[in-house]
Amino acid sequence: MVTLEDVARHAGVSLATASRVLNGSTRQVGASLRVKVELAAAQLGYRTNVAAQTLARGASNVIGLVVHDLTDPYFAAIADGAMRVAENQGLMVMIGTTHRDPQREIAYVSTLNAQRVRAVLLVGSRVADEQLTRRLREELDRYRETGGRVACVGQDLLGVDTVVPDNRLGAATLARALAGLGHRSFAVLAGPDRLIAPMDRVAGFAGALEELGLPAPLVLHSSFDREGGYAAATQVSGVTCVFAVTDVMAVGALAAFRDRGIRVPEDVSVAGFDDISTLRDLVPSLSTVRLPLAEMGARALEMALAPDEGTGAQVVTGEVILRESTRALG
Amino acid sequence: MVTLEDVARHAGVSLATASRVLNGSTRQVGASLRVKVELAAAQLGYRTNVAAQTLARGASNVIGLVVHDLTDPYFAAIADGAMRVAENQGLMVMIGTTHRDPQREIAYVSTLNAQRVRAVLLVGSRVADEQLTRRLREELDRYRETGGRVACVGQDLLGVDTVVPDNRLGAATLARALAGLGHRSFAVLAGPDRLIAPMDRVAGFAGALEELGLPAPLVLHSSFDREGGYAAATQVSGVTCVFAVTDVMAVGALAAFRDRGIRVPEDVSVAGFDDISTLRDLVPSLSTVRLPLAEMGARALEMALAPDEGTGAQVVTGEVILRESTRALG
DNA sequence: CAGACTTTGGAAAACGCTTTCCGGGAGGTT
DNA sequence: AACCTCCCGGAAAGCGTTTTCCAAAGTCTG
Repeated sequence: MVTLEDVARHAGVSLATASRVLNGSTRQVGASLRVKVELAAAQLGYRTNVAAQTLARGASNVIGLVVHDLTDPYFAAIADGAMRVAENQGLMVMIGTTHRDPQREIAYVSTLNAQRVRAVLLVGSRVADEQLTRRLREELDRYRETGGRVACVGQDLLGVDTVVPDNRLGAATLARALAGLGHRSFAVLAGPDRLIAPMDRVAGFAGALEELGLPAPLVLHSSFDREGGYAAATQVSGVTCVFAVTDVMAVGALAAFRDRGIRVPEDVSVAGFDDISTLRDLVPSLSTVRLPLAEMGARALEMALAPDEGTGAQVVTGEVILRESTRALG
Repeated sequence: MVTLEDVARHAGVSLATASRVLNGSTRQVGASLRVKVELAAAQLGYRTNVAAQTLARGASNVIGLVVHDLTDPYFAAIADGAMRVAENQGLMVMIGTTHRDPQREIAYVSTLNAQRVRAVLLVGSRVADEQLTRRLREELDRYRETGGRVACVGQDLLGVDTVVPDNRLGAATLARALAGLGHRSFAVLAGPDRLIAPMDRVAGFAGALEELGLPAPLVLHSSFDREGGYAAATQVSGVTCVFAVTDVMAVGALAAFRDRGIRVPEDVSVAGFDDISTLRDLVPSLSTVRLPLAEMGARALEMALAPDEGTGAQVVTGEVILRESTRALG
């Protein structure tokens, strides 16, 4: 293992000079010595030991990213956005996937704290559980006390900078658009009842229907993935329009209706949420609420990295996009 | 920042004892002291400084993962498989995305080397470029000289443990199956001509057709993504069956045919490769060659982490799955 | 009960960098 | 020519752990 000391000796300079040449410092080094050091480093195949550097500097070049599930295109898109800004800043990204287990989220914050990462990004819906939220906050506070920066994509419950998709408004706007198409009877594939994002979407949707004087929708709970959408759709009947709280669930619903011989949109309209790009080529193409996922990830990391803490919450609004999976009635 | 020394002092023991209690050691510590240390650590909110630990131990608990594009479900699935085994082993994962730039892949290996990660996983097709491959090998060799472990998911060109999908055989088997349906005239949406995986798939497909005494397929090059599939499909005519070298490209092709008013599978059959799970609910459902992506990622990391190096190449064969996007002729 | 092990705790030397001081020489000003 | 600055190179003190020795105290044997 070639160390900086080897390089310094080989170049006939001091450790300090070698360090200044190779690992960016404010101090200048004369041209002749600089060349000598660079040559020696190249010849010996020197590679900085980042652990030592981090220890000496007291700051690392890594950021932590905690997501629920990387194979879910929603998280992949957000992660990608965040990773692009990380790359621009010369930061490496450490990723943890919780597989939707809030305990694991807490554990990852602790681990990332131990790694002394520069910032932690928590991506994904908060859970409606006082105690878990409190434990997570404690862990985050501990991290922040020692200079760690945190941002979140989700709900503003953690007392950290947060990019908040306006789930209620998006769902409400969608509901009004669907009502505008003439729909009067709705079902909502609501996902699990402990995650806040889907709950907000359900509430926004139902609230708008109520404002319009329409009957309350049939609310069906299930898991938050394609299978959940499929299972919930199996129980749908007697409505003209179905709102799945995510595109991924909508895909499951579409499959269920197909298997049941129910045509979309002729027999029932279906709408999703998120506008996952991988799913844009579905047939029928999915009506949905578009969220700028990559940008959300990017903005969150920018907040976390910003010199001044606590810009608070940035709300991102979704844009309703009606495609072929919903049709006008009458 | 609470250090181990603070904990030791607070507990009234030596640094050595505190270290042994808190960060797993072979040495035993008496029950009474052990409790004191644990208590002190909890009270002070001690969090191991991993950088210091890595430096002292000379080995980190991180592995590096280099993929082309996380938003491509192909890579997401492989990464997920690898991350599951990492998690089981208590390892953190550092991810780099190259966005298909081979230079960046080399740069990431160098960076991960500097991080002194335990192992590096290179995921994705190798490029047909002698010089780039050589430079990557050199960088890998430098990393391996100092104890770094490397594995690859792709082609066995790097002199490291590799999980190799048998692209030729899979494509050939697919070709035979399609010929078995009565197809005689084919087009291949071949992707870029510098990536080896798509080239192998094209070669396997064309080779099988030749063996069967069928005319050579029309080969159309394009980019390796959905847009490439769309663009290439625009130029297809006069064939009964189209093979897109990835499912993602097949999706683009499906969209192009739809836009052109060409029905699938009535007017033309379409097959893909990979069997991306997010795409299983497409209509018409996609005939394809299934690759066990998550398992490939997991196996690769297991190889990289195995105590004995150089088990060489593990070939993974794909399974042809005929669904609705291809139909029998006549 | 002496001698030989085995445990268990502590002191201190790494691990490979960064950065603060110091000092010496070059250049500029009176 | 004397004095002040500025600039650049080096010595050395950390950064927070792990781990190697030592030493002291048990624990066995015969």
